[in-house]
Amino acid sequence: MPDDPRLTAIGLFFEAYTGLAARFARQFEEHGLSPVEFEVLMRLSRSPSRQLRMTDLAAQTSLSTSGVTRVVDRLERDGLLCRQACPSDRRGSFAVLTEAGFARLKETLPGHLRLIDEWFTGQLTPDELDNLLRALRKIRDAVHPGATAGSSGYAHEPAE
Amino acid sequence: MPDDPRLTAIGLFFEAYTGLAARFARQFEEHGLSPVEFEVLMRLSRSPSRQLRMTDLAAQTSLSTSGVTRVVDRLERDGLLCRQACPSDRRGSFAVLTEAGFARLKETLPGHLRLIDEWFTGQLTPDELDNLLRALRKIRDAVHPGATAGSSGYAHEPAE
DNA sequence: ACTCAATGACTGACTCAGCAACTATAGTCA
DNA sequence: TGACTATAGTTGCTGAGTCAGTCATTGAGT
Repeated sequence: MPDDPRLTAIGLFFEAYTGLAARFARQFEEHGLSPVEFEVLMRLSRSPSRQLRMTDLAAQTSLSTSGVTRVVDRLERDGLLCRQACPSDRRGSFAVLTEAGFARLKETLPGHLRLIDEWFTGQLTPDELDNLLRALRKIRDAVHPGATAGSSGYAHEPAE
Repeated sequence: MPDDPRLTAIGLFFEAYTGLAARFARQFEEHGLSPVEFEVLMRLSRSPSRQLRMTDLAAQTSLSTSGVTRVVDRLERDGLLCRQACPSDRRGSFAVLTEAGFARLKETLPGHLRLIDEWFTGQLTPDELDNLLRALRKIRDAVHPGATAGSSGYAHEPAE
């Protein structure tokens, strides 16, 4: 039982993930961002008016709402986004990407894309990549809680 | 640039990972284990004499050595493993899986395997799974620092 | 309008992980 | 043997995240 092929399989999956995540993290750090912070900026930048309700942000990232409160605190302190009251519901607030935040993102993205090429898509033939993505999509769709609240998050197909 | 297909691609990958990890975590919790703790027990159980040097454990998990010290502290407190001095090097110590630790693992594994089936391997045809694993292996091998110190960790091919 | 459950966000206390500093032992070279 | 460097592991401090609890606001039922 302890060396079931299924264990080898997720092991592979998890190690590939960990390796990629570590490399990405190092690059984010060069631009003063943590992985979550990058993801938050990313999600905001892809949302209408570059803003998102705290709750939606929480649903899209794998953070709790209180986790979101704190990341947004940090990013607001650094001027990369700002909070804005929701006019239609006085309980709610939006996190709104600032110009500085958008600039930071634009400055970070090229390197990020390069890394993706180098360590992910570039490791595979177009055909392999295609198959991989199809498989991943199946798994994601099965496993995915519904993290598309409020916008089509940065990892979702355009048509979703 | 902000909706480059490459971003969609890793997004897919990362979301699939996150979803799987979350489900696994919930099941581990039912058996009083955190994901790291499970991994530590797993690695130990697959190592000769069910023991591993602290350093090797650190290399195999994605923890720092101080991180390992603390997980081992917790697991030792719970009686799932114990430390044992290394006879040939008085600086070193082994983490040794106890019977209780092994039992806990055996109690946790079936449910874990079921989840893997349900959400990972079972989502794909044998052919798709095969392609997926081949692709993941490429990526893992490219990206992987060399985390096989001291043993062939639970995510590595038997022949490695 | 009044009550009451539900919701959005924030806070305090706690856990977990990392880094850097530290201790003890090993190993090397004279 | 003595000095110096490298290595194994632990510890203090800090940052990041969670959970449970709080407060204000909303919306539904009467």
